[in-house]
Amino acid sequence: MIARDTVVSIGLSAAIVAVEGEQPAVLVVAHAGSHDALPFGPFDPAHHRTLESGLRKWVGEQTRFDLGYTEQLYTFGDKGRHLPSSGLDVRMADGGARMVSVGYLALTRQGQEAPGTQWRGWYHYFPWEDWRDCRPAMIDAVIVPALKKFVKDAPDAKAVELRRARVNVCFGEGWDEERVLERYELLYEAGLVEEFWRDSGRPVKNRLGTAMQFDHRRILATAIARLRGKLKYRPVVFELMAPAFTLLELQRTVEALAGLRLHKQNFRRLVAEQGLVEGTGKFTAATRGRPAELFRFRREVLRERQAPGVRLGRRGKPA
Amino acid sequence: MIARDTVVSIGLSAAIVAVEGEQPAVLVVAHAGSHDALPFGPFDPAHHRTLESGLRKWVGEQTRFDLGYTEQLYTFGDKGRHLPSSGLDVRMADGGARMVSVGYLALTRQGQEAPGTQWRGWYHYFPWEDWRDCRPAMIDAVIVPALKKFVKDAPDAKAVELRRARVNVCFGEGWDEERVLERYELLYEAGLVEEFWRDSGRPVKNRLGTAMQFDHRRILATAIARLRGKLKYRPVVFELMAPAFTLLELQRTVEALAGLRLHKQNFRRLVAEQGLVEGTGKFTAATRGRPAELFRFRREVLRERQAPGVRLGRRGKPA
DNA sequence: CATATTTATACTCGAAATGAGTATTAAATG
DNA sequence: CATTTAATACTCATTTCGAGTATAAATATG
Repeated sequence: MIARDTVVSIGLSAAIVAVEGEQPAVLVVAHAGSHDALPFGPFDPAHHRTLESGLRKWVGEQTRFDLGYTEQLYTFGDKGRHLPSSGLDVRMADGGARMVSVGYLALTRQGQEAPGTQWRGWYHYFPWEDWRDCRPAMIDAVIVPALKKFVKDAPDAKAVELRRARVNVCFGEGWDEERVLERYELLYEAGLVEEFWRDSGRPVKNRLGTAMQFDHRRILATAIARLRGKLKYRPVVFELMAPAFTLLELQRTVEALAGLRLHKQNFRRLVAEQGLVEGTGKFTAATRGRPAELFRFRREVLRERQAPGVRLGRRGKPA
Repeated sequence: MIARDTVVSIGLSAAIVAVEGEQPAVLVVAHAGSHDALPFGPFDPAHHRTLESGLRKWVGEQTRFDLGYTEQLYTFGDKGRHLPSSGLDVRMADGGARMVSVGYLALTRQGQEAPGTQWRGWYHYFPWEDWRDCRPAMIDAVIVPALKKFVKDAPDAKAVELRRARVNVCFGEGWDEERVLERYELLYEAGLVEEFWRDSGRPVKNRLGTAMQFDHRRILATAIARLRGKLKYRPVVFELMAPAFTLLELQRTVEALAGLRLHKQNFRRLVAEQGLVEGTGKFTAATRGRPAELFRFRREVLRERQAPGVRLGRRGKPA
C-alpha cells in the first residue's frame, strides 16, 4: 500500500540559458518584491509520459520559449534547505506532499520573452565566477577573509582541516572554472549567501551576489558547472549561436560561459582542426577593422564519429 | 491544491559497483524465476531529509552494505517504458501513484553480501562493452547486421539517415567507451534487447545480454557510462581498491571498468606524474615474477588543488 | 644450477598537441 | 596617409602521448 507519506510532488525547474552581447543570461521570473526564480512548474504525471515532455509543455506555456537542447541536471530533495517547502510556495501551502525538484538546463537563443519573465546576466548571481577581465576583486577583499574565519570557527581540529582543504580547492591557487557548485555550496555553508540565512530562519547577515528563490541559485550553479564542463567535449556552444557567426563571436561566447579569456589564434586553430565549422564565403558588414568571415556549425560532425573535443587515448593492445 | 494526479512515488535504485578479480560487478537482488534487479526501495519523505540519506538507509537494511562514495545518476520518469509501472511491482500493485525512479551509483569493495543479493559481473548485462581481449565477436556477428536492418526499416528517408548516424556513432569505426547508455538505448529501440519486448507487451524476439527488471539495465548503463567518464578526471578508482595495491592491480581495475587494455608503462608514468599514489616500501609476497611494490592512494591530492586528470588549458590573457 | 618465464620498472624517441608568440593583411577612422 | 582595429597565417619551444626497448628481480622447470 502506498502510505500518504511515501508520496511527493515533483517540481521541474529550468535554467534556460542564452548569450547576448558577451553576457550569458538566464531566463528568470521576476516578481516585484520577491527574489528572482527560475521558470518552475509541477510535473503532472497524468498528462505527461516523461519528465522532459512535462518540462517542455509548461515552459512553452509560461515563457513562450521553444526549448531546443535540454539536459537533466540533478534532482534535489533536501528538506529544510534551499527547497520550496522551506519557503512560501502556493503549491505547497495546503500542507501537501513534500516536494522534490528536478533541475534542467536548456540552451536557446535570446528572443522575445513572455510577460513576467526576463533575461538576467548569470554573473549577477555569481559575480565571483567571471574572471574575464581579472580575478574578481571581491574574492580577495571579501570572500577569502570571510572563509578564513569560517575555517577558524570549525568545531574541532579535524573540521578545520577539512574546511581549509575545501577553501583551498575552491578559492586557492589556480582556478577550476567548473567548480561552480562546489564554490556556491561552500559560500552557503559559510553563511556568505542570503539563502543560508533565509533557509535557517535567521536575519540576513551577508549577501554575496543576487539571491534567488528556493534552491534556484543552486540549480543555476549546477547548470553553469555542467555547461562549462560540457563545452569542452561536446559542441554545445552552437546551440547558443546564430546560424552564421564570426570566429570572434564564437570565442566571445565561449569566454562568456567559461568566465575566462582564451588565446585567439589557438582557439581558431582548435576549432578549425576539429572540423566544427565551415566558412560560408560571406563576410560581416564592416564594423571596424578587417571584416571577418562568417562561419556556420558543421552539424555533420555529430555523425562523423566521436564527439569533438574528446581526448584521453592511452589505449594499448590486448595483453 | 494538490490533485491526486500531481503526486508520484519516488523509487531509489542503486548500482553498487565493486571490482573483484578483474571483473566489475554489480550487486543485484536475484529472485528465482524473475530477472535480476538493482537494490531498489521507496523514498520516504517523512523520515528522510535528503534522497541520499533515504538511499543509504534502506541499502544498509537491504544489503548490509555501507555505501562509501555515492553519486546521483539520473531521474527517470518514463511511463510505459522500462519503469516499474509497466511491470509488476508490489509497491505499485494497488494502482497507486505513478513512480519516478532516481538512480544512484555507489562504489565499494566487495564484502559479504546479504541473503538474496549477489554480485554479478556487469558484462553479463552488456557483453558488447568488454573490449579487453578484442572487439567482441557478437558486434559483427549479430549487432551490426540487426542494426542495418533497423536502419532500412525506418519509416522515411530522413529517419533512415538519422538511424544510420546513430548506428555509426555507436558501433561504427572507433569506439567511445563512454557511450554505454547511447548504445543500450539504440539496441532497445531496435528491439535487440528483451526489455523492449517486455515493455511493449509482445513476445520476446531477441535478447542480447542478460535482461534486468524494470528499467534497471538502463540505470546500470548510465552508471557504467558515468563511471567510465569520471575515471579520467577524478580519482574515483581508489574507492574500489584495497588500501594497498600494486600498480598492475590498479591498472587491471581501470581496464576492467573501461573495458579496454592500457599501455602498461604509460599508465605508470601517468599515475606517478599525477602524484596519485605513493609507494609504501612494502612488496607483494611473491607470486610469480618480480615482486611489485605496494602503493597507496595519496588522499592529499584531493586537497592539493585541481582534480587530477583535468586537462583543457588554452586560457589566454585578458584582451 | 641454468634457463625460460613472469612481472616490474627505467628509459628512449618520434609524433602530436599546446601555449605563447610574431608577422602580415584588410578594412575603417580621422 | 598614418593610425587603429580586427582577421588570419605562420613559427617555435615545450609538453604530452603513444609505442617501444632495455634491464632487473623474482619463480618455475628441466
